[in-house]
Formats: sequence, C-alpha cells, structure tokens
Amino acid sequence: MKNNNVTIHDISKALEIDSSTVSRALNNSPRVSQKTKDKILSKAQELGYQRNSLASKLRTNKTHSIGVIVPRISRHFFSSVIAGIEETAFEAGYDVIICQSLDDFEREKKLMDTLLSNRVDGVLISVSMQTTSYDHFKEYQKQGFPILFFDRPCILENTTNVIIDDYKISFEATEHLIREGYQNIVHFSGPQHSQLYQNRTNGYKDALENNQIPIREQYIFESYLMKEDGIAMAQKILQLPEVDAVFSSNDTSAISAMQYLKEKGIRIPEDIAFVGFSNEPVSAVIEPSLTTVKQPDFEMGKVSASLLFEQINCKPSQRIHQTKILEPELIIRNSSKKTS
Amino acid sequence: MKNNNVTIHDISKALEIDSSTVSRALNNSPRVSQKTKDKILSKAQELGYQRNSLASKLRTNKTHSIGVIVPRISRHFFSSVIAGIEETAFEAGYDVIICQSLDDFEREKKLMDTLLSNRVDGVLISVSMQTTSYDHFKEYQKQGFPILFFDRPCILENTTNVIIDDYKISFEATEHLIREGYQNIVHFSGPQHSQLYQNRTNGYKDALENNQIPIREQYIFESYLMKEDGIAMAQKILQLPEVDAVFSSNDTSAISAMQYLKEKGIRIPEDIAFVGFSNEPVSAVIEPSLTTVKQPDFEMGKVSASLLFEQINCKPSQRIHQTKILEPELIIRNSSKKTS
DNA sequence: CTGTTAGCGCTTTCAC
DNA sequence: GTGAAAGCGCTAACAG
Repeated sequence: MKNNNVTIHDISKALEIDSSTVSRALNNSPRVSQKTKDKILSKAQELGYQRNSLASKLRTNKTHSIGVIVPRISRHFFSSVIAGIEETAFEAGYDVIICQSLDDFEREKKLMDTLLSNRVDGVLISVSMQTTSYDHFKEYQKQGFPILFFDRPCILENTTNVIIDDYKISFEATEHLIREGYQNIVHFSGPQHSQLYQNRTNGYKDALENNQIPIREQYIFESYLMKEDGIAMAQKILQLPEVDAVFSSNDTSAISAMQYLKEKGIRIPEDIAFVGFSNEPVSAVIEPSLTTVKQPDFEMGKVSASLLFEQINCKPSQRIHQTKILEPELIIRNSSKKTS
Repeated sequence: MKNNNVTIHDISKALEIDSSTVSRALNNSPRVSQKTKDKILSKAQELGYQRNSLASKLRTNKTHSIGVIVPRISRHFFSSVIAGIEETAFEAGYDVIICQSLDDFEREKKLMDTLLSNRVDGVLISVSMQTTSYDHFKEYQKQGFPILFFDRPCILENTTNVIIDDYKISFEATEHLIREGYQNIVHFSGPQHSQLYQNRTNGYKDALENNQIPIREQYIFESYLMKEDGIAMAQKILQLPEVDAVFSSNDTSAISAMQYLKEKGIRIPEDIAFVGFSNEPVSAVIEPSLTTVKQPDFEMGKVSASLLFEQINCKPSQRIHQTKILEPELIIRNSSKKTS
C-alpha cells in the first residue's frame, strides 16, 4: 500500500540524492542529467509520489490557475463561455476554478475572497444581477490583481471588459421583423437595472422609432430570469391580441413562457414570429426554422481568457485596459414574412 | 494604495504583538483577549490583509475543499447535481472545485491529479463515458483518499456510490406506455458499454417481455450523446412507420433528433407518445404535457456530498462503503392513451 | 551537473 | 493571554 505523504525528501533519502536535485528533476530542469532524472522519476513512481501544489505555489507565488465567477453554470450561455475559457487556459497551462454566484452579491464577494486567498493569478467574472457596487473590484485591481469582466461589464473607468454588442443586434433583429411586415412586436427583456438588458431594450425601441412605429410600454416585458416571470409574460401576452411578433432577448423566461402555454394547451398562432437569443438549445427546438440571435459565447470565453493572460503576464503599471465588443450574428433560417 | 502582500508579520510588527497571537486572533481563538482581537482585526482591515490559504492549508494539511468531476457542466442533470453539492458543502464550510472531463478519460485522469495535488479533502466523480479502467481510483482510495462515485458507479468492490435506479424506472416507464395501449415502442438509449444505459435498456426490454411484446433490436437506438447521433436516430425512426411510441432515456440525443425533424419540416404524428428523462428543460418544452421521468438530480448532489463528508470525517479504516440508490419519479401529466 | 541553505506564510506545541 | 521556535513541502539563489 502506497503512502499518501511521500515528499521529495523521501525520494531524496531513498536515492541519496539531494532534495533540490529531486525537485529539479521532477520539474524537468535541463540542469539535471537524463540518468538521474530517470532514476528519480522511477523512484517517484514507485513510492507513489504526488506533488504538493500548495507548497510549490506558496514558494513560487505563482499558482497557474485562474478563477471564473458566473451567475449560474446551468445557463447555456455561461457554460459555453466556460468551455471557451477552459480551452484557452488549457493551452496556456492554467487551471480553471469555476464558481457560481447564483446572482447573489454576498456570495459573489465571498467567492472573490476565496479565490484571492487561494492566490489565483487572475479572475474572469460576469457579475451578479444584484451587483451595483464595483468598489471592491476596484480595490483588488488597484492592488495589481488582474480582473476581467465579461458579458456584464464593469461601469468603472480603467477596467478590462469583453462584452457583446447587444444594442446593435437587438436593433437589427427588430428591424428584421419590421422588414418582414410585423408591426406589433412584443419584447421579452430582462431586469432593467441591468445595463445589458437596457441595451437590448434600447435597440428594440430605436428600431421601432426608426420605422415610425410607436413604442408601447405594455409591449415590453421585464423579467428577473425566473420561471414565474416567464409565466407572467405568457399571461400578459394573451391579453394583447394584436401582437404579431415577439423579439426575445431573454430566453430563460421565454422558455418558461412557452412551457406554460404548452402546459395550458394554448398554441401561439403560427403567424406570430419569434426571434430569440439562442443561448439555450431550447430556442432551437421551439423554433429551429426561424430567425435567432447567435451569441458569440464560446468565442467570448476564448477572447476573455487570452486577454486575462495578457494582463497576468504584464506588469500592473503597463496594463492596457480596454473594452472589447463582440458581435452576435442574426441567423435568418427562412423568411417568416407575414402572410396575412 | 493597499499592498497585496500583507502578512501576519506585517500586522505583528505594526502592533508589536507576536505573529502567533495575530494568527490566533485571525482564527478567532478563545485564547486571545477580546481587546487584542479587536486591535488586530482593525489593523488587518487597515492594511488590507488577505489571508494566504495556501500557507494555512500547507501547514494544517486540511484544505476544506472538495473536488467535483463531471463530464459536462452544460448538461442540466449535472448542473443540478452540482447545485445540490454546493448547497451541502456550503453548510459544511467546504469549498467546491468544479471540473469537467468532457467525457475524455485522459483529461479525467489529469483533473484527478490536479485535484489531488491541490490536496482537496475528497472527490465526487461521475466518470467519463470513456472510463473503463478504475484501477487508478482504487489506488487513491487505498491510500485513504475519499472518492465517491455518483450517477455512473464504480464497478469495483468497496467503493461508495450514489446511483439512480435506472432499471426500475425504465421498466415502469415502458410498462406505462404499454398500459396506455402502445405496442411499437422505440427506445432511444445511450452508449451500451455504459452500465447506466444498459440498465435503462434492460428495463425497457424486460417490460416488453413481461407483456409478451417481442423485442426488436432495430427499435433500440444506441447513441454517443452527440448531435449527429440524434440526427441518425431521427432518420431511422422515419423508416419505421409502425412506431407509435418513444421511450427516450437519453434526452441529449432526443433533443437533436427533434430539432432535426423540425428543421426538415417533419412533424412527428401527434399520436406518437413520448416519454423522456426530463434532465434538460428542453424536454419539458417538447412535450410538457406528457409523461416524463424526473430524475432526483439535486437530491443526488445533496446525498452525495453528505456521504463524502462522512467519509472525510472518518478514519480510512472505519469507512463504510455502500451504494445508495435513489428513485426517480414517473410524472404522468395526462393520459396519452392511444386513440386509434 | 549537484549540494547547501534559506524561506514562502502560516499554525502549533511548548514555555512563561 | 502571549511569545519563541520549529516546520508543513517545495524552490531558487549561490556555490562548487
């Protein structure tokens, strides 16, 4: 039976080679002869040696790990971003520690703290919905700790952000519906205190205005991304008989709305057009043949991670802070032109 | 501007109190007077002290963290399990490190290694589809390291597992369809080298046999949980005109099958009954009014985490290994009785 | 190419 | 109630 606590010193003793040489061999240093390396490696194997990363991290002050904080990993958008992050991190030899804030501000702060006390080299974060104060982030950053905000940007100056052009794509999606002949377009949005959802709503509004269509506030449905909000949306939409199209910038609620309607046996008329953000695979199932907004989720992960690594490998004083804007894509599968 | 590298020694010097007392105070030891505690705490705040967990973990040989390895966090089943794990871990004061193997055996081994070298106190794992050899797990366990397998059990003796009674629920689901009048029931399954999917297929087969319905091998669709498999399934099902019901124990592929059919403009006849494992929110959207298998995902997370903590807080020699079986639920929303 | 030595930041016995 | 001192396991000058 192997012993769990084999250290380089045990190997050192067994072989009568100094522990520093053992350490070098284990790290594949060119300053150790192949012969000694082989001896050490096979002894390590034999004794069941398992490196203690804690000790090495403590000593070197480099952890080769980054933290990622997202509201919920179950949201398809975020798990795709994480896939992108992991791919880039893997190539760069970094470990990724994934955490979920559950959109809870206190939890988010606690997670930041845990990550920092574990000395991750940097953090990628999509802040919680509840987050309105960015002061503590600023504090960390001032200390030279690399933080990158993705999807939900930090409103402060001199921060690094990777975001999506929500305004533009929402404008385009809405204009698309208008061009197809729809006039009574409902907008499923998210929490309006969120910059991100505000941008989407503004894109929608401006597209209407740009086409001389009046903006009706009762056509804009706010939501807190909960199941109940989706149900409320579904109930509201039934009371607006003139509606002929939906632009959803919030699939989470759109899905529960659909689900609710289906459960009640209510069928949304075929001639109501639906344009959604295809975060969840669900939207593809709901209306796979219709227009969707394809978010650059995986790409966002890759871009964010590379930018963070740039920051990490750069002296705090020389870091360039920027806001990178990624473009979603409007995928028009077939025409949903109004027939009536 | 705060300094990133404030240690207990800096506090110690500033206050002329020994660092050991500072350490005790920071850990809220009863052996320090309230007065000194207050002084130390406020100084720590002032200097922007941030504990170095690496050092403390190294010293105490306790990390208060556990690792979780799942194939993919984007699968709804797994993110629900993780939610359960995190809830229980949080209550117990443990950190959770989430990793995805992407169903890649080599990656899984590497992740195990990383977790171990970071000295997590235990690991919860749902092994990758590719995993056929469990020897390395056994090795770790022999060394007294607590490992718990969930969802996809370890076939070896003396391991702790938390699984779902797949056979039973598949039997019940199939019998339900038979009772409703269906005879030509297709089964969407997963990789047949996986015990889990075998159990599901066996449940399906035995239900047919139990009702004197012949088992037709061409009615059983294997899948590797990839999008292409779903498409292949969809194509196959179109060539079996007598099919009147589907029992899907693999929503991932079922969804892409549905999606493919929708994209092609093919409608599955209304009188084909569908019973699925409702892991993904999608199935609820596809057929929210029909029967589904509700898996105890969140519960599985809670149960698994508690069992792991029991193992952790128990000497290796005194650990009791068991296999806990959780029961899914057949949710019959309304009758899908055959009308023809 | 290998050994000596010091120390990363923290905790914990043992004194007093 | 507080201090002195040792050491967790590893790495990195520096020396030879």
